[in-house]
Amino acid sequence: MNVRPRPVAAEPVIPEGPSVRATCATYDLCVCRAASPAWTPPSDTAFDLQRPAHVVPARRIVFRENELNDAVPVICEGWAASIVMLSDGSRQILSFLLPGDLVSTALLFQSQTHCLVEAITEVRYRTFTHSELKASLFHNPGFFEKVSKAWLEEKARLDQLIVDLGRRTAEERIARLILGLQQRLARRGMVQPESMEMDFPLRQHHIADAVGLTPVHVSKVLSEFRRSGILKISDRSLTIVEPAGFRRIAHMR
Amino acid sequence: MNVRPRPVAAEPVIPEGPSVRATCATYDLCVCRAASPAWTPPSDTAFDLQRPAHVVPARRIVFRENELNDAVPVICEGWAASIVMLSDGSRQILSFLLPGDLVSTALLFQSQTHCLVEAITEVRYRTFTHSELKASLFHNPGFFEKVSKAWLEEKARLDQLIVDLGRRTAEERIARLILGLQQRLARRGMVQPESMEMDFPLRQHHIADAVGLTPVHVSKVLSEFRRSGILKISDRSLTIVEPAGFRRIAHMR
DNA sequence: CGGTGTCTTGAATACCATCAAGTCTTGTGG
DNA sequence: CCACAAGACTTGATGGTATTCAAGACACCG
Repeated sequence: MNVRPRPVAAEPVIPEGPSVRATCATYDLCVCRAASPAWTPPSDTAFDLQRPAHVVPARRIVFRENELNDAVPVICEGWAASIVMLSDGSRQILSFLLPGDLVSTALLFQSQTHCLVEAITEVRYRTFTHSELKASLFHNPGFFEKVSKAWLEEKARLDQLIVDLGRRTAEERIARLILGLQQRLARRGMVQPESMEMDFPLRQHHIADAVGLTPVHVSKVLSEFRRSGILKISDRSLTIVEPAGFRRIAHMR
Repeated sequence: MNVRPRPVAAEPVIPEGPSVRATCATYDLCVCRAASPAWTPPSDTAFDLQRPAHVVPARRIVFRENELNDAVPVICEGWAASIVMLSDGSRQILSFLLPGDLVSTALLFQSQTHCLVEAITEVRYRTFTHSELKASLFHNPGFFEKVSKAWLEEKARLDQLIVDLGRRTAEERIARLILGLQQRLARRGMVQPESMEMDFPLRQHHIADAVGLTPVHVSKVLSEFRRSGILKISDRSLTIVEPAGFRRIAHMR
C-alpha cells in the first residue's frame, strides 16, 4: 500500500542566509526572538538570530524518530512534514511544517518523537535546546503565552484531522487540507492578496499521505477539481478559482 | 450516515460519594490532590477533595461546545467521551475519558472547546477553575511536570488515532482501540490481573464513532473476533482471550 | 405492553484501492 | 549537452472493503 523508497538522512550543513529574520519573524510563536530570556518586545537583537541555521535539501530527512538529542528545531524557511512510518512502508503525515513552525510543542517537554521530519522543499531551520526553552517558559510570561497558544492551535489541527479522516469523503478531505494550508499561509503573508495564488510545493503523494488516501485517487479528485474550474494548479503553484464553491465542498455535512 | 438522536443536556446534581478519593487518586495527573497550591506530597488533605462532585447519568451530555465558563472538569468516576458533531448528525469521538482524566489539557489555556462531552456510564466529575490551575502551574513544579506529562500522552494518543484512521483496516483499528483502553485501565488497576477481564461499557456505536466506521461493520468485526475465540464479550464486560493473537492483529503492517 | 435502544445478519451498492500502462518532467552522470 | 533513469502524474479496468438499506431478535424500562 502506497510504499515509497526511504530518503537518506541529511547531514546538516551550517551556512547563514540573508533573509532568515524576515521569514522567521512572521510567525506567531516567534521562538527565534521570544525564546531569549533577555528578550523584550522592542528589542531587535535577540541572541538566537545569530545562531547558525541548518539547511536540508528537498526530499531529505531532517531527523528520524528518536534521533533528537535535546534539540528543538524551528523551521525558518521552506516546507517540511512530520511523518509516522508503518512497518509495511506506508506513511501518515501528521502535519505540514511551514516557516516559523515549531516541529511540535511536545518537543518542549520530551526529547523523543515517534515521527520523523522530512523536507518537502529545501528547508532552513534552527535548533534550540530544551533547557533554554524551558527556562524561558518560566521566566518569560509572554513566551509562555505564545507556547500555550501554539499548543492550542496544534491540538485544534490534530482534532480536525481526526474528524476528517474518520468521517469525511476523499473530496472533503482534500479540499479541507488545501483550505487549511491556505489559511496558514495567508497568516504569514504567503498568499497573493488579489489572485489568491500561493506556492504549493506538495506532491500528490504528500496529499495522499496526509489525508489517508492513495496517490492515484488524489490525482483523480484533483483532476476533477480542475476540470470543474474550482482549482488551478500549475508549476508548483495553486489558485483557488472559486473560493465559495470550494468552501462548500470542504464544509459539506 | 450513522445518525443518532441527540441526548438532552444534564443539570448537574451535587451529592457526595464515598469512594471518590480512591478512584481519583489512582491517576497520574492527580489534579484532585496536586492542583492545590498548598499541596505537598505526604499531605493527604488537599482542599479539592472537599469540593462537591457533579453527577451525570449515562447517555447525557456533560457539557456542550463552548458551554464551559472558566470550568475545567476532571472525571472522578465512570466513562465519558469527547465528541465532535458534524452538521449531518454523524459524530467523531476524539477520546474516551476514564476516571482521573482531565477532559483535555487544552482546557488549561482556553475556556472553549469545539467538542462536547457525553457520559457513557454514570459519570461523577469535579470542576476546577482556570485561574487556580494556572496558578498551580507556576507555583507548583510537580504539578507542572504532571500537566506536561498528561499533555504528552494526550498528543501521543491523538497521533496514534490519526495513523489508525488514515492507514489501518477496520480490524486493526478496533483491535488497537480495545488494546489502548485495556492499557489505560490496567494502569488504574481496573483490569483483573489474572483473567484480563475488564468492564467495558462501550456500545458498538461508540466504537464506531471512535474508529471512523459504521455500527453495522463494527458488529461484524467483533462477531468475527468472538467466533475465532480471540475475544469474549458479555454483559458489559470484555476479556482478551488470546492476547498474543490479538496484539498481532493490532500491530499488523 | 408498546417503545426504545442494542445487536445481528444478509443483500445490494458505493467508494476507494490496486494493478497496469503510458506520458511527461526532473535530475544526473557521461 | 545529451542520454538515460527516476520521479511525478494521468487514466482505465478490476477488485475489495466498508456503507447503506432492510428486517428481525432481544433486552430493558416506564
